[in-house]
Amino acid sequence: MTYDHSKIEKKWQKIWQKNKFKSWQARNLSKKKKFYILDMFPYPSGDGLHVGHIEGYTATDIYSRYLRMNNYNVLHPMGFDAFGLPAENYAINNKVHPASVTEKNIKHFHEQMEMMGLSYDWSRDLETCDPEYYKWTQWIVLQMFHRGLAYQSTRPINWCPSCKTGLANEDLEDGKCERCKSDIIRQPMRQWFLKITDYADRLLEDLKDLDWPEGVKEMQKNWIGKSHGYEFDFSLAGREEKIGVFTTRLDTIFGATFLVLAPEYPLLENLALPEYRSRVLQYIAQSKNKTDLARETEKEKTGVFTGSYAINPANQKRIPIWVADYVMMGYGTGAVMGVSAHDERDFTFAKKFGLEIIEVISPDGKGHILDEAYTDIDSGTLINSGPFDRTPSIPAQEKIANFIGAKKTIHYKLEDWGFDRQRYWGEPMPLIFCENCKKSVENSKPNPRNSKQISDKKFKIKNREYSLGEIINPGWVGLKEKDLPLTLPKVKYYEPTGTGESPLANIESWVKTKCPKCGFLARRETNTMPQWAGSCWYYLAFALGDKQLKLKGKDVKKFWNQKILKYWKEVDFYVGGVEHATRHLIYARFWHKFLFDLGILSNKEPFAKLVNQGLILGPDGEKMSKSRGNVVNPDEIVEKYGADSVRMYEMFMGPLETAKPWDTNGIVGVYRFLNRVHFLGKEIFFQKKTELRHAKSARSKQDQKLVVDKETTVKIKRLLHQTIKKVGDDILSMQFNTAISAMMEFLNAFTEAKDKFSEKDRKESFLKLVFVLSPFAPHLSQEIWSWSNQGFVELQKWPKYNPATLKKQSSVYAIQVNGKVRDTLKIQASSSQDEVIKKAKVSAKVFKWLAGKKIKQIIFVKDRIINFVV
RNA sequence: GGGCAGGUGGCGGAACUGGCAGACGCGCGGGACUCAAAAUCCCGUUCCCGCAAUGGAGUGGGGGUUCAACUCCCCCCCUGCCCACCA
Repeated sequence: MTYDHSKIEKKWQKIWQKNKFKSWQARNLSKKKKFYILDMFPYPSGDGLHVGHIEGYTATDIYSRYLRMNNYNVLHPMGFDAFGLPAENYAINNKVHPASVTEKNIKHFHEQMEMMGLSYDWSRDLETCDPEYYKWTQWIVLQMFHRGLAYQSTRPINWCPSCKTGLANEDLEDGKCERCKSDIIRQPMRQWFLKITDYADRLLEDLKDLDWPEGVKEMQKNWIGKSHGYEFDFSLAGREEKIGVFTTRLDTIFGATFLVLAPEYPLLENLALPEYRSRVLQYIAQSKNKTDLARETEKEKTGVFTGSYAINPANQKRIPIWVADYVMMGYGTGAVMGVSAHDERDFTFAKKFGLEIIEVISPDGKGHILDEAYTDIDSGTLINSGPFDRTPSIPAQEKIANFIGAKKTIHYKLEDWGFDRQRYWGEPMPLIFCENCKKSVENSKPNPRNSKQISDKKFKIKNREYSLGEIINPGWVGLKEKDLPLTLPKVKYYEPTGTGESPLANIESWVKTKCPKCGFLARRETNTMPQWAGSCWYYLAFALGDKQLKLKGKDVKKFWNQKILKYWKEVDFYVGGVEHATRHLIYARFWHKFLFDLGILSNKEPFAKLVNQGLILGPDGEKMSKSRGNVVNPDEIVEKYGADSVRMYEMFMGPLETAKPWDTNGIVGVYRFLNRVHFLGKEIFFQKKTELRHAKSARSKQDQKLVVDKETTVKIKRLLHQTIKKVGDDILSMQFNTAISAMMEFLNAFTEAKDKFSEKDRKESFLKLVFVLSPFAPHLSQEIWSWSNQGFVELQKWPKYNPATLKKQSSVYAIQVNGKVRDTLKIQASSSQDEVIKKAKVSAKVFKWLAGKKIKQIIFVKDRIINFVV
């Protein structure tokens, strides 16, 4: 007989809803201990929640429910990351408005979350596309702009020809658009950049203190990619210009036998001598056409000689200048000194094109014939390096730097964040372009010092004050704060233009405006912010709460309520997918640090502890995807087995962090467990009810009279207390799978023994099981609770376990002879070592192995093992 | 090529600080109930030999430390994920 999960779950969901989910609300400034536990809020796609969402959301839900039962003030909010390309693309294809698509999707997500019994504080619900919310997204960007952290530049960016927008490096996957898989082309474009590189060091440094998975920290480290090295110039043979290079191996400079430039290198065409020119130009054109993917998979090195020569500053040798696409314009200076003997890439390049290979670092001070590059930096000394021979690599660097006048520098792989999207469905940039102001600023040429200190220094020009941002971006002025939010205009046509301008550019009435500075006719920025903007501070909005978001006033200080922000301080626990490691999690840390610098926040990092839930794979063990047809639809499974079963199954599958395949058969295990709990509850609370008769085997047992057995009562009580302890401990360490096993074990033992203890003990013990089960299966637990009590089970206290009850009265020893188990011995726990050994020796099974042999040593481990060594 | 995480029955996975490997669940085999099926309940289930077990083997492979190794050390193999001509 199965319980009617659908009826029970709907019934309680309705009651919770009627109650406005009050027991799930967090209180700002409550005296209780606070805990902020956050899920990465979803992008509301048209597909609805998938089983992967449910995994992470259930984990935090169990955690939250457990902490609430332990008297914590738990902040566990949910919202929607609602701006973004997919909704817009869908809207275009289906001729509807992105806003209405998004609204519909959010509604669906919301319903599904309620269907899963997730205990969110819905009073703090937010959507990033809500003007009340993005008002503050714009406000933060505006502050960044004023303080010189936003700048405009025209440079080649990643352009997706299908989505018709620029994308950040982070948004690419194998050189393709993450969203539509089109090949990306590099195209110069006017673009706003946020100076995340100013924060590179702090983003790297502060990783140390975070309780995050090593992998994620490592990814961020690599993404920031800090490397120490030296920068210096190569002069050119017979020319004025110089070519700057960056190297981390200055110790190898005497072995630099050629110079390689990236195909995009500005000086390159000039350097190509007439007889080489056509080949160089052809090479440049070729590499431009190559997709990044092709450039990546191509192992073979290619390149062309320019005909020009440079002078090695260390030994004044003439070395040839080549162009090759293994050198990237985006990193360092776009020019590399080729040290064929000590760099793998340079080595293969030199081999292929017959360039000179000079060994300058040697592990033993002698020369060798190399068949691969020797790249070890820690154990070699210099040779063939003039005055520096015999110096070890590391000290040699500084000496050579002094010798040739190289500058110690640090390079980062991290680039500034390309912050524009030429699309409609995003936050409008709060910036205006004014020709008049441009003239004023350019004519007065103020000299903004390029300092990394955040400052809101103002510059006076013609009695008007300009911010640092307005000086370094002449003509661009920030919107007045009182004019925020700058709302997205309602439009009929929001298809991307493809001209590099956002669809907003077509709306003259919106674009034309007055300059807030000088009142002249001006134009608005028509690009919008990238999808990642809204998620950079949503955790702060949750903490502030809906009252703060609805504040109508212009008082910034009131909005960023210090008391509230200090109370919640940081997200204690953040759970989400690892795919955000180098995007959301870096961007949000960046904004957080910026707000810290503004004095709005008092702690350096937003997310103290992070856990990544593992992927739930399809039943075939492969990543779920529509094209593979292995996507599991949670709605169907919930329909069949109920939300409680789905929640429990996903937690029971294995450790939260690991990837594990979905097995629809597997869900029946927890489903049966819940059914047994339900059935047992019915039996305990409604013993005489007729529906029990259906189960015949149960009836025969039911006919037996209760025979109270003291020993069994004690045994089950001990197991109960063990279970309470284990489930609580396991929830805190996020080992939900073993917590569930423990409950199953208890139920098995309890069912077997249920007729052997008093009615009172039986009810009490069973209700305690219902308590510990309630974070996992909130609907069923609530239903059973309601059979004997009023109110909500989630408002009850988590049961206490008694350490004294946990103690066993007898212990079981494994008796080993030479490390092999030969027998077991059950004995009173209080027995002394001697007693145990005495008893163990006389066991017939053990005696067989000991007979006629001398006992050399006896190992005794309390409550576990005795080992006779013979 | 680099980094991270892993490798335990037919499957998902347990195993505290080195102390009885395989908890819990799925699946499978057998049985009860049923006209029958579903559901439910009971028994069994690492492999090999065997009527049996108190016999033998066993946590990717090889070696080592130890009374005792899934766990610690050395070497090797394999899988997944992320990053990647980063100078």
